[in-house]
Amino acid sequence: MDRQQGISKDAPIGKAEVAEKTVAPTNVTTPDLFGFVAERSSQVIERRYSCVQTEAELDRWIQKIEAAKLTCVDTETTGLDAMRVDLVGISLAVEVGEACYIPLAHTTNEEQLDKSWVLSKLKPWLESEQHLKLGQNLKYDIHILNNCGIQLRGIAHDTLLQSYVLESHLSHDMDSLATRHLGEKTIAYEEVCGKGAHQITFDQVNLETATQYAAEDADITLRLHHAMYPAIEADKKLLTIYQDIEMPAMHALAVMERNGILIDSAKLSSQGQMVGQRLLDLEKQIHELAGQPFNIQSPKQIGEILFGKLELPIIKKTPSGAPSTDEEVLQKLAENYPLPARILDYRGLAKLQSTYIEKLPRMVNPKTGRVHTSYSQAVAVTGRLASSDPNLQNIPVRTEEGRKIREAFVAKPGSVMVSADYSQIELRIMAHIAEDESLLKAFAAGEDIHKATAAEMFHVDLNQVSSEQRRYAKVINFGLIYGMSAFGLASNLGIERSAAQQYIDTYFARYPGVADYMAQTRVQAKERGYVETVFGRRLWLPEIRSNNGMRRQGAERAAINAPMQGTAADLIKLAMIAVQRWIEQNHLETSMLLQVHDELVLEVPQSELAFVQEHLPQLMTGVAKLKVPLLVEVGVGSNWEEAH
DNA sequence: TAAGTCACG
DNA sequence: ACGTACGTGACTTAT
Repeated sequence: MDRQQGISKDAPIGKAEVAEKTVAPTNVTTPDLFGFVAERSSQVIERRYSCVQTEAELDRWIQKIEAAKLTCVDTETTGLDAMRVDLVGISLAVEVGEACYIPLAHTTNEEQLDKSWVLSKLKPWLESEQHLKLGQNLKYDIHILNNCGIQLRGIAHDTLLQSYVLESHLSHDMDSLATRHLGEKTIAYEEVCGKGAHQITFDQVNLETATQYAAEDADITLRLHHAMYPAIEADKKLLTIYQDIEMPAMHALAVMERNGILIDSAKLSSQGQMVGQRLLDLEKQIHELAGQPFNIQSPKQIGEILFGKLELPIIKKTPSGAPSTDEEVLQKLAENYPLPARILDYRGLAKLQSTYIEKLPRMVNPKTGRVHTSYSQAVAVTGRLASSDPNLQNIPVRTEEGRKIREAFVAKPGSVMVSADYSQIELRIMAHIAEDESLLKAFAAGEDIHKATAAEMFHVDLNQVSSEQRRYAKVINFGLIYGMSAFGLASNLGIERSAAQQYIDTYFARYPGVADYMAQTRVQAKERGYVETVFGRRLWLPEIRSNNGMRRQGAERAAINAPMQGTAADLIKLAMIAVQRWIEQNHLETSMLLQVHDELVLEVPQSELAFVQEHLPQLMTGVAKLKVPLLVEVGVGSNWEEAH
């Protein structure tokens, strides 16, 4: 179970010889990206997979893992939700080709050792710092073992994170890794458990099949480590990213996921009542304005009403050629017609209702009474995290209505919420990387950066900058981070493309360091095929030399953006590691709950508030010394909205 | 399962 | 001539 962070996909069905497991010699000539494993074993690797069903056999394996330098550990479970599922079995591998599976909770009426007895036998080793462990996505196994009262320690390596550090743009599930690095095809989860409505859980799989699948996981993971780790070890920068950032961040993330966050469901419920009523009212109005009932949630039907029946002008089209009805279009149409504005209102509320107001209370874990998100550490190509099930990195904040949802994220009794966010982190990183004199100066002086940009661009004194000028500068600053084009800037400011180009030219004239950096990044990306963050995280751009102009330009924009977004991701990961260590070293009751790219949210007992407020900003700013000062702003409140 | 839309940084 | 700001996840409809 969980050979990746998600569900196994693309499983070829119908391979019968699951139990038969001596695999034919595989492609040995495929050159490996790193050159380190080019010399793939050309002989068949014999597989000795055993099912541990007796005390003697368990003792034999305990001796093996006690003596091993590095052991691969993998847990099998009843599902994917790490905070809820039950442990079904454990597989171990210490040498390539040799692995075992210890069934613990199969329901197939086959002989297996007592689960709690086995766990008590394994617990000292699992909790030992000295005995080093390896796995594929160990954050998952940490949770599973934690559910059994075991704290997994001695975590040395994770092949998911190795692959992510080496090639963040590729897939990191075990099947893909085995194909890519070993030229091996692994047993797909669907082959073992089926798929769709017929899918069974792993505890229902017979022990022979389960052993071949589970032991293979451990074995393949060990071999993947041998294939990938040398490439990391040989590169000082990548080793830093892996060893000092990704591996320790895994622990902080596991703790945060387990901490969860308290939701005021009653508050959301009463909000849901109000919003529900308003949706009904809006629906009625919209149908009256349209002259007929239709499904307001269907862009297709909206299009038929607006552009067919009512003959409103088509503002833009979607990638597939249909007339777009997105927010920008409806906003434009709303200037002249009443219906689009009502549809916008409806859409906004419907989004809040279904995605947040109704969903969040359903995500409360009955055991903990809290909501536990899942952080994917190897999804975003730039090094950022991704949050899902539920996504707590996109809780509304930009509208009044939306912020009410934030109010439902509350601290437990006796505690407060503390939010700490890096101010203008990506622009500061741009200043650092580009070493642009006036940008560095503005940050050093602690100026309002958008205002400072406006003053430079419009040739006015800092205190003479109008709000309009500042707004323009802000959009331009965002554009810089995104690898702005004149087209993008124009559409964002609602101005002519030529005017946008003028602004861009003016900006680069005022900030030549930034101009150089942008040009240099494009050249370097093209030459090397990748760009790097300040800490040396490598971001590959496979389309940077594409013959397709669109794709190439897309890659160029990504090349501009990635070092800034990625360095920010590195920084906050370092901050999370530092904060979690500090919490543990000081035996605090304070817990870190959320990370939202440039923000950390903590739940802090009143008694610890002063201490946290004193140290948190330094912990976060102290993780790196850049050419610009880092600034962290801290807020406190009874809920997330107040703290933010 | 894809497309469209929209929530966040 | 064409279509573009960077990075995510989730919900809904429609196929």
